[in-house]
Amino acid sequence: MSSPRLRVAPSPTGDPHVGTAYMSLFNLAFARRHGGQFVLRIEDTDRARFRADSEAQIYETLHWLGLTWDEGPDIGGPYEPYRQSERLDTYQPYVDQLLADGHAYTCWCSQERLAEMREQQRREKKPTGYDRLCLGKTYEERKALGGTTDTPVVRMLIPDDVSLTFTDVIRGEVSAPRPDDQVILKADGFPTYHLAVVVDDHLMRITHVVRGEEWISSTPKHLLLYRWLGFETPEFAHMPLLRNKDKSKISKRKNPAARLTWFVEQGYLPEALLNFLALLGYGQPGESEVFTFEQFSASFEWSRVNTVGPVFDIDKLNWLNGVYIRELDPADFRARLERYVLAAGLAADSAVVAAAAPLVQERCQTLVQGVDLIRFLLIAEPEFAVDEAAAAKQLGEAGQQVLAAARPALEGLDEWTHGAIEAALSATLVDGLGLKPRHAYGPLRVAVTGSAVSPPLFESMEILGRERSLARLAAAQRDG
RNA sequence: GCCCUCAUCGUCUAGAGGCCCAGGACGCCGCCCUUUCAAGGCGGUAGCACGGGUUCGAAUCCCGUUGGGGGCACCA
Repeated sequence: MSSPRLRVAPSPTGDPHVGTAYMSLFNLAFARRHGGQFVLRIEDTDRARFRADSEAQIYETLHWLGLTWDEGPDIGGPYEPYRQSERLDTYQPYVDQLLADGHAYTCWCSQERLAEMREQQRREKKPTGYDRLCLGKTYEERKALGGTTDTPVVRMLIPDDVSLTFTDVIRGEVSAPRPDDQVILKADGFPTYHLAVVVDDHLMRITHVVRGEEWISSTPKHLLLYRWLGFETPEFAHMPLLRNKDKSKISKRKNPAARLTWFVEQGYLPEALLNFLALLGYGQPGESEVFTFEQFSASFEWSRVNTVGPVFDIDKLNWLNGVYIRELDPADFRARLERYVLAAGLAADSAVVAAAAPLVQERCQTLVQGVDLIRFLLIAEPEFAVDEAAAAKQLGEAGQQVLAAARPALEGLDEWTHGAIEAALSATLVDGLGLKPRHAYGPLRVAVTGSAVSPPLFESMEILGRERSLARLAAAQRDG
């Protein structure tokens, strides 16, 4: 295979979708494996749903993931422009050609009439589709019949003998439903997706069209367009769709993970997300479920891509992310954690974060969880509060005795180090009062960290400092 | 409703006719380790949707049923 060219073509209609990353990953894996190019094209032909800030977010999240493209609107390339709204002039001649060749026709039907028509077809339990009222008529002839608009569209004239089968590199031979007389040029002069992809993919020399399986049913239309326009048809790869827990197509409405920015916000590592997406759509390339993009790309085969749409299982992603977090170089982890501390609006005390980072690196699955674990160290003293449930359990009668014994032992310490703290506490509580470690340290943990779950107690107290630790112990004693 | 597509533990999967009374991973449960929680170690729970074929032999092939998903826009 000589230098394949692949593309991902997101629409700037809001928060970038996880599907964009998913498609990009597979595109890129194949492109890299065979020394080809990966193109980013912006499909902004829908003016109604267009969102101005979306394109920048697409760049941002894709860059965050390290899914870099070789050509695109932001970096240019030999087939500019890469934004469809800037290519309106290039589509028009093809529409004219289709019209002239009798493969397309003008349609003046109003939206209202079309909606009524569809409703009636549904009511009569018939297949829905355009009834070709406008076919072969002049504007005047058609207008006399009513239900028209002055701004017409252009439709494909689907022949009776359309080919409904094609070869998919993932699924093999697949057949699709018979298409409707699809609109290819909208009333506002913008092409629909169907015309735009075919023209652009051809002009941009795309060799492999990778997209979600929701497009299978549209492929016969595209095949027709390729043939009518005299274009060579590319290979098709229809990826299984990511699903919500209820198995429906993953959606921003039902699933926070459908938004790419959510992963950034939560503190997932891009490497982990990529690994996970590959696992969902492809399985493991080798012995391990944990692998790099390079390992994935090195042996990538379309035929090995799954055909079943996987449920996006956050639990497994969390586990995987934890694996990646633990594998991080400690300095790297510290730096990433600090960025999330900052993002959480907490005091960015680098010394504290640096001291605490090693304590939480193997205890968190996301960076946001990491921040939560060390929040008690970073929070301003007046805002510190003890979790009520934990207090009820640990700061009762028994807890008060522990606090009463612990405070004097700690107050007399010469040096405030975790070793010294442990020695003192162990001597007075475990040896002195004969308490079991869990009963001795539980109340202290709750008093000092505010929670029953925390990083190691003695280290936490060392980082917190003598003054604040003792103050919190005292406060817990009063409250109890 | 019509068309298309898919079908192994709760989830992601291995399995391309005998190696499978089905293997791994996540989750969950238990034990160990342990100052809590993690991490780590050990063990456990749970599945070939159903019915017919084909075959000496089927999770694997064929047909049907059922179930899931997608599409049926001047959205992509």
